[in-house]
Amino acid sequence: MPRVSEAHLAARREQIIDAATRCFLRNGFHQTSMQDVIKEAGLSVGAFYRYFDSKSALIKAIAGEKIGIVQATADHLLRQDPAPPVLVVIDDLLRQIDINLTDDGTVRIAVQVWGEAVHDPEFAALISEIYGRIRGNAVALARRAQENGQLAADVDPVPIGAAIFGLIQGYILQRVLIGEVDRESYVSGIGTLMGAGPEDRPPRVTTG
Amino acid sequence: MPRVSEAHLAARREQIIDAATRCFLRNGFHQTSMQDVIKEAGLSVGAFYRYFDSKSALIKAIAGEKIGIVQATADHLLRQDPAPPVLVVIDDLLRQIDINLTDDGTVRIAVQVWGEAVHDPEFAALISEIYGRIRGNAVALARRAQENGQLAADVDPVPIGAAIFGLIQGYILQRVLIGEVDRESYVSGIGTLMGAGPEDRPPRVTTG
DNA sequence: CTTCAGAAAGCGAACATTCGCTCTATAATC
DNA sequence: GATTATAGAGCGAATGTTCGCTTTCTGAAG
Repeated sequence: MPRVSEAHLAARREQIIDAATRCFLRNGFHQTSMQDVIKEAGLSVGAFYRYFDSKSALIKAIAGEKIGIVQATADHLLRQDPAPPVLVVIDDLLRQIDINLTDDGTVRIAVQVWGEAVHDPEFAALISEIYGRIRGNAVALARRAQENGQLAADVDPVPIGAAIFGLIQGYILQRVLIGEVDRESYVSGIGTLMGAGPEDRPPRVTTG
Repeated sequence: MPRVSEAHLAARREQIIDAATRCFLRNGFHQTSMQDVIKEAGLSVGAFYRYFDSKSALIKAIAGEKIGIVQATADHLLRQDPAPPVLVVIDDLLRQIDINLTDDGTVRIAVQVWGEAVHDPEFAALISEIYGRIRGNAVALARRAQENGQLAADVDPVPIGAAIFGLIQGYILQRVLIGEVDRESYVSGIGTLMGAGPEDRPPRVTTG
């Protein structure tokens, strides 16, 4: 076939990524064979290798895409201006996580990438950079919460941001690994820890 | 050799598990070949298959062992009687995590198991059961904290336990994936979130 | 105390299978 | 007819596992 439109090329790439994502969610990165991916995409071997150099390149592309989605969502919510109360921002974040958990497999792919990052330096670098940035935004949120009197102002905001970020990651893991948690109660648990009475739960947010 | 002592058998098994753990930390479960493991253990192929039925059985044995260590440690600290303040218990837990991160690879293997659990039902069942139990103990801790007035008594302790457990998992992930966190500051961040002033940091604990 | 038959641990070449990937013929478009 | 994306048979390397042989030690017989 002769020249094909740019849009067509992008669509094909997306088609492969979608198919591979399904395969990876089903069997993991390394227990998925190229034949699995290619069959799921409804393509031929040769067609695949026109769009990706190797299996490794495919995995990295998917990891980058999914982690990038996570970052974009997190950044958007953490940098809202003016900053809502911390508990509300956390609630927003968990709501997005719930969506990404059920709709596409973004979050579940991310957990698999964490496992890869333990031993693969390239994944480790990707995660370290992007999650470091997200945590930085959580720190910025903490700082603003200090400025407007939500939190004690005389302490370093960095550890507060780390704790907030940790709570988010903990929610993801419990949803993915154990289940039996829901956003609303998790947020209420954080609220209790933060000393908020049960009556001042975060208000429902207009997003989504 | 004829009958070999029970101790010898157990030692050989442990020798294989130790070697495999090193390999898995270096290259992950599925990118480690049996030849890698066998060479690292200084054994022959045949000798290995005398102790484990398959590669899959080896991985599951290691996963079970490491997750079991995590459970034993967590249970011990979460069920201390009388229960120290929540922040102190968290501090104890993070201290153990730090030890397991640097000494052996228990925690790093656990993160890899999380990634497997996303798509492998057997891993998922293992994690779900054990982590569910740990979280249950965190809930019990929260309940006792309510009883002695540390936390609001008029709310469900389950979400509080989930949040505490989430903070722990978040610490693990940040240590393994991003770095740039240390136990002391993370705990201080939690303390700030919990409304504790900076002067009442948790006292050093006698354990360990 | 010596001998030796038997049992079990250890060994590693060989096996079938599966892997990621290449390569050339095909066919569709301009 | 020129161009080029697609197809898919097929390649070589690597994989997990098996299987028959060797080595090592036990324990009973003499």
